[in-house]
Amino acid sequence: MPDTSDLPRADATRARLLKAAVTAFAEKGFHGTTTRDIATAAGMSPAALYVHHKSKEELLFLISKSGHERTLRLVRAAIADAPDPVAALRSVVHDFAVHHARDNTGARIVNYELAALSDEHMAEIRQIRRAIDGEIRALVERGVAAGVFDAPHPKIAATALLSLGIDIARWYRASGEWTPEDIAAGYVELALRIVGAHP
Amino acid sequence: MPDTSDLPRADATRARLLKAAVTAFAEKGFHGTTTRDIATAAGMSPAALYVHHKSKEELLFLISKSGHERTLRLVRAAIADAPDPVAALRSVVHDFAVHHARDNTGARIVNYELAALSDEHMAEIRQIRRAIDGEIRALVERGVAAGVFDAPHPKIAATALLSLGIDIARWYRASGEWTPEDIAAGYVELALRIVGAHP
DNA sequence: GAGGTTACTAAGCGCTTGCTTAGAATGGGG
DNA sequence: CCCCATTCTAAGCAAGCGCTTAGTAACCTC
Repeated sequence: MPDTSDLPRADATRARLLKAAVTAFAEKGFHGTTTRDIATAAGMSPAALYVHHKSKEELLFLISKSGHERTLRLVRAAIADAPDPVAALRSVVHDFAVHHARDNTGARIVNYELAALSDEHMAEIRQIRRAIDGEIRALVERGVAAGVFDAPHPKIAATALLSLGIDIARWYRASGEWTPEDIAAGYVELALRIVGAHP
Repeated sequence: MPDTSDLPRADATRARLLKAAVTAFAEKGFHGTTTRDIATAAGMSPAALYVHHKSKEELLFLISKSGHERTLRLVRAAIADAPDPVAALRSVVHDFAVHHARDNTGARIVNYELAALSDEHMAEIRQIRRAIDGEIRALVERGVAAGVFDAPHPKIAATALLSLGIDIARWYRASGEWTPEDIAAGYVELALRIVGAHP
């Protein structure tokens, strides 16, 4: 009974199913998507889905978790690599915006399909979300404390920054007139204004 | 055969069903809600729903349409009653924010359940959305043209203003630390910064 | 209070759902 | 080339879905 549970073959199939699920969930929502939709899009019979995943909800959880973790990593990396709060804000808003535009399908599931998660999975995801919120809030407060930001309500400013980035996933379409970089560049300037960064 | 098709009794029942549908759709999404959920919440048998409404999708459309129309009216009224672009921005951002917080259940359906609409209904809704977007964009451009706003990318600024307001419906909870007025007041100041309003 | 319209329900139809079972291909190691 | 675990499918089950039908209760008008 050799443990060959993670051979490339199985991994590739799992990945195909996940990719199909991301597309379907983003387009029609979790409840609007059937397991047959996902399996068919991945080129398999409905039953094959259950060889690789426990349930439809687990598929959502895997997508949601890796998406949240990726966002948290992105936020932490952008902030850590910056020498000061202004540079940190620039890079985190830029990267956050680019990500929410370019991977808007994944980001839509991350932000709009939370209610379909089981209680336990929801609790796990909430922790990651709190960490993301905390990073942004701490950055704004650090800038205010250092005297390089001028924001009368730092918590509201931090909420607005997060909100602007997340909502890109709702309205952005690759067929539109802006590239992810266009939006990111514009939003970086707006973010500096929001926190009252000194010129 | 007297036309008593809009007696108060029927209207009240219709309204009860609509209210139950708003709550259910906002909480679990259109596809996550069953007609039995709605009918039970309204205190009726599932069949009674179909006495007053053609289908579950029509229920969504009625909610979405009246919600969109209400938002458009709100935006137009706020702008029309103001003497200049700065005052108009203040009042429209304020009212928009208060509405998306206070009626966050209705606003969630308006903004996050569009994909469940039929093609015809979707087309009708899209027109209203375009009108709302147009009002905000025109206001920003008017302010820039009048020299009272300083925004390098007016379209991006307008998108950000709308986005900030809409996303309130996603994150706002009445149990939180802020009242709708708190958020609105904070967002008005952020909006002035975003468009570069001269002090 | 009879007549006729409106408001509602009990029951269920046909279909789809998430998921399971039983068994057929598939493919690498000895 | 055979073994046998792994990967997949055909078929289908129980439950739930949106919605309909047939008939009862409630109500207003005269």
